[in-house]
Amino acid sequence: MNNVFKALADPTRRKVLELLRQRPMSAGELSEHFPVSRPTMSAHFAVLREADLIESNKIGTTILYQLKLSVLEDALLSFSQLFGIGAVERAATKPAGNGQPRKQPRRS
Amino acid sequence: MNNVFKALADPTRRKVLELLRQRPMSAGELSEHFPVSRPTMSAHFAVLREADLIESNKIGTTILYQLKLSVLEDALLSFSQLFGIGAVERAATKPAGNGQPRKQPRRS
DNA sequence: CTTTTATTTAGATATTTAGCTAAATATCAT
DNA sequence: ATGATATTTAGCTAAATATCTAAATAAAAG
Repeated sequence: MNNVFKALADPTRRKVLELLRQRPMSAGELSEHFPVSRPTMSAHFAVLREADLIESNKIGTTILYQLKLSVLEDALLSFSQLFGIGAVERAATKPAGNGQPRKQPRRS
Repeated sequence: MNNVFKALADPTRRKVLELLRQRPMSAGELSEHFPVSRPTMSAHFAVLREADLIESNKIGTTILYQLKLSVLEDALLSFSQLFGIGAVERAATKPAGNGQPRKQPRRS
């Protein structure tokens, strides 16, 4: 949780997460959106990975990053609840199929 | 918004906000909850004030800090919405009367 | 007016962070 | 094997942050 908030403290990293919300992207593609060097972006990815907010998939020579929405959600939810701010509703199974399913198979 | 996330990045500051959620507290009272010096706490308060997450009310020699819940809420809400995480429901007018209303400090 | 209490400001230091360039690694194509 | 491409690791600097002690400010109490 602390790592999540640390990760969210930087605007570049928040923007990366936003970009990844739309679809998985390679490190290079993500980097194109920012005016900083690739190594710098790589460091940002490492922080996000450390916070477990993204996961990576090596495909040949490129690395595809993917948002772990449920982790972001859980952090936001539990923090909000501390304040009674309440009900960040549970991920409503994202439409485009880029959700973050890997969790408990939801006991109905 | 950036300032809010910067402020939330530190566990001491998050805890301060949690404490203030219950009731307004003086700088000194808040400080007692942490193993750091008063000046250090004062600096944390400054960051929180900078982010507009708390407001201060000087009463004689002590300074009462108060949580600005709506600001925290707004930040969390708008960020959540970027991800379609959804509905941090609007502050349901806190029960105990420690909401955010008091804009007028006793102008005597 | 002097002292006490509450808090902040100043000044110093140590740690962390964001950024860079250059080099290493890994994969793919020739 | 060589070269090209994608990304990370290493090593560095500059700036930001967290912390401390000592001093300053402000109000209250004597």
